[in-house]
Amino acid sequence: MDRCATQCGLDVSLAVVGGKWKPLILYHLQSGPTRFSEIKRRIGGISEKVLIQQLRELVAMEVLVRHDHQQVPPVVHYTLTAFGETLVQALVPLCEWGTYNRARVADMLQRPSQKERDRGHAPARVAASD
Amino acid sequence: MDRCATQCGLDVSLAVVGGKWKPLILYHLQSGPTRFSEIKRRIGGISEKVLIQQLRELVAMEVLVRHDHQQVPPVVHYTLTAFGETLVQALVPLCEWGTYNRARVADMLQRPSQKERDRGHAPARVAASD
DNA sequence: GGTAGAACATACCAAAAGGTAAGTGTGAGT
DNA sequence: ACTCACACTTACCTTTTGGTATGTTCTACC
Repeated sequence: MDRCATQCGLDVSLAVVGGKWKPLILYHLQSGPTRFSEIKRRIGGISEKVLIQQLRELVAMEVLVRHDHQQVPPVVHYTLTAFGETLVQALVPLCEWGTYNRARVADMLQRPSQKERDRGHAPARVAASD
Repeated sequence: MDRCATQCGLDVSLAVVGGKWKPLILYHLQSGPTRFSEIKRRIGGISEKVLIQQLRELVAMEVLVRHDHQQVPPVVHYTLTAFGETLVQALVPLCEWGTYNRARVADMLQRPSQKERDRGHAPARVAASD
């Protein structure tokens, strides 16, 4: 955050949405108020601890609101705030960029040896992904 | 990356630009080819090790190109690729969002106790829908 | 000759982030 | 009575990330 004074503002956005699952959470909350267990089910693969953690951070940032119906089998809804929706809007182009370039990026992540090559010399032989 | 199958694409973008200093690096490279030491000077506060690391990752992602003039006091330039520029374009709205909301987010990060408080009683106030 | 500066590499370390596993309290279903 | 589901909490561990410190190879400068 304060590491770069008055620069590009991306540090601010990443401070809000930079968690591992936060983009996904925002994505799934676009459809309206959603229960905790429903979010968990939709995302899949996230542990309860981490989900709660990220939700709380988003709530603390006023990106989401937590609505606790005071019921005895607990019922809690999470909803995007107006502020949160401005964030979601700002995320749309990046989201589209990611969707459009998913294959390309995934492909690049598959060959970590490539980045070792452009050093002026060639190592023995790179895994040729046969 | 592959943790969420075919979703919002933000995971892809964050995989590319998610490092601590990467947004700053991209920001400073918009002005054209820049030397390693110049990037370091402009960013300030980043260690050489981490800067090199992030630069190499961006190069591996083909967001940047590394141009090594084979000179004996080393001279190396880093430049945005066309691909990298599409990424920068996609980042613009998020960047503006961050700039616009810098004060607000910074303010919220200052009170971590707030998020510990809304457990069992009414939250102080919700997003004021500006 | 000693120093500085260029663009790194390397070893080691600390902090943060994420994950696993277990437990909590209650009420509804079997 | 037992189990399950809900929305969490807590303790503990691993992985990832970033940071520090130092070394390297060469040239220019004093």
